[in-house]
Amino acid sequence: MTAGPTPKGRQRRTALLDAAERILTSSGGSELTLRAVADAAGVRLGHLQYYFPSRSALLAALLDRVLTSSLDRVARLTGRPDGDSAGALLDGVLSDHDDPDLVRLFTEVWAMAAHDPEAAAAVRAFYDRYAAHVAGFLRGHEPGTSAAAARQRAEVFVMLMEGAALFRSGVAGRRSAETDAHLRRVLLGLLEGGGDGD
Amino acid sequence: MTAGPTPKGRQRRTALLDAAERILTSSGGSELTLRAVADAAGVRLGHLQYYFPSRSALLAALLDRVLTSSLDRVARLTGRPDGDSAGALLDGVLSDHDDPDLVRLFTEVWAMAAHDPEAAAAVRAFYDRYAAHVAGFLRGHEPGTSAAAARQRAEVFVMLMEGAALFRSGVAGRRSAETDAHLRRVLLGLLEGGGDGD
DNA sequence: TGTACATCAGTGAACGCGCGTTCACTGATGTAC
DNA sequence: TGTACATCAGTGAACGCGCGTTCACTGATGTAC
Repeated sequence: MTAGPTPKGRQRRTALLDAAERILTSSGGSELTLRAVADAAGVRLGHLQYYFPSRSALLAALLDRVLTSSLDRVARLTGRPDGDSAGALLDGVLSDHDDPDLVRLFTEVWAMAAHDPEAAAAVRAFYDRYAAHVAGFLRGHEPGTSAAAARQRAEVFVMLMEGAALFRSGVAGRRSAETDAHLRRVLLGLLEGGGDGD
Repeated sequence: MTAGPTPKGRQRRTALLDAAERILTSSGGSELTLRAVADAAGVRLGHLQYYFPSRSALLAALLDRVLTSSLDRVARLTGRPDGDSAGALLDGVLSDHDDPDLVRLFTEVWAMAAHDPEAAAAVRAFYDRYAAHVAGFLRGHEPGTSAAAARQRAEVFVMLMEGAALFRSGVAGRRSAETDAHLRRVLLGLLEGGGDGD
């Protein structure tokens, strides 16, 4: 019977993933070398291999952690106790999506998905669940909405959110209060189903 | 007086950029090595350096070409002779934006912009002009619209288009006729200003 | 409570390889007189 | 119409370096009896 990792081991593993995430965010995939990760985590190269036997194992673990924690945030925002409004959901998701570090990380995630079928499957599964959470939120607030209609509105919501992240984070554009106001109006329209929905 | 490149030289340069673009699209930035580009273009490594003295010079030239040609397409679509409708613009941009190769290329462009300030400036300038073309189209079809309102709607249009590209191309999701229908409705709402605009 | 042993955590050195870059060189093409 | 010369197009070999991976090894920690 294998005892599995000790608390110290789990902590080290987390620290190594933290270091890898920091490098990927600040410098991109080409700078993410095993030596750089080991250095940033205060560990020798040889020992990094003890936790992640290959570079691709490290990348897969990192991708999994990034997607899991992002989905947790979405689940928390869409699953709030009642009394919450679509506006509160909007605030939460928008403030996540204008964090330059997180968006930089996601540009790497998209690039990984674009060239690696396994990463692509993980990313698609992530967005699938993301949209499902938003659709669930929608139906919770408008019980009359059909599952299909909620799903479509949720998917367009997610598309617009990811596009907006690219610009509001500073990566592909600059945030402006005026455009933000219009963006919120369109996003609210999607969440509340009024106006052009249906 | 320098004579500049001959027709043969210009052709070679183009062929080298073609090869680089092909590799970047199909395999990603980490596979884009000078040797691979030279091989794909049928040229010796040493000669690639004659046209692009460094890897970063090649990348900069490629980025410039990608953005220029994409902007050309946008300009063509938004500048059509009168009689064209918002629906035709939508068709054109949507069909560009679901090409997996082009979207894969843009995930690399975004990742470059996320970590390289010069690339980021070029990308922001590109999207700035992109939005300006769309805003111009809007005002051409609704002369009453203020420049500011057109600009805001154009920017949200571009955000949604880029987000949609990520999903409709297969990189982060799967295309569905139902979601596409809803997406078109929202995009048309942005272009025509009815419903939730203003 | 001690002891033996398995497992976990961590080190250090070496490997072969492919990378971007440098450089001296040759052949082809255009141009001035 | 030649010829000389500059520029453009293209080759080939070598460089030092950092990469991911392998492996034999040591020390620390937990666990069974």
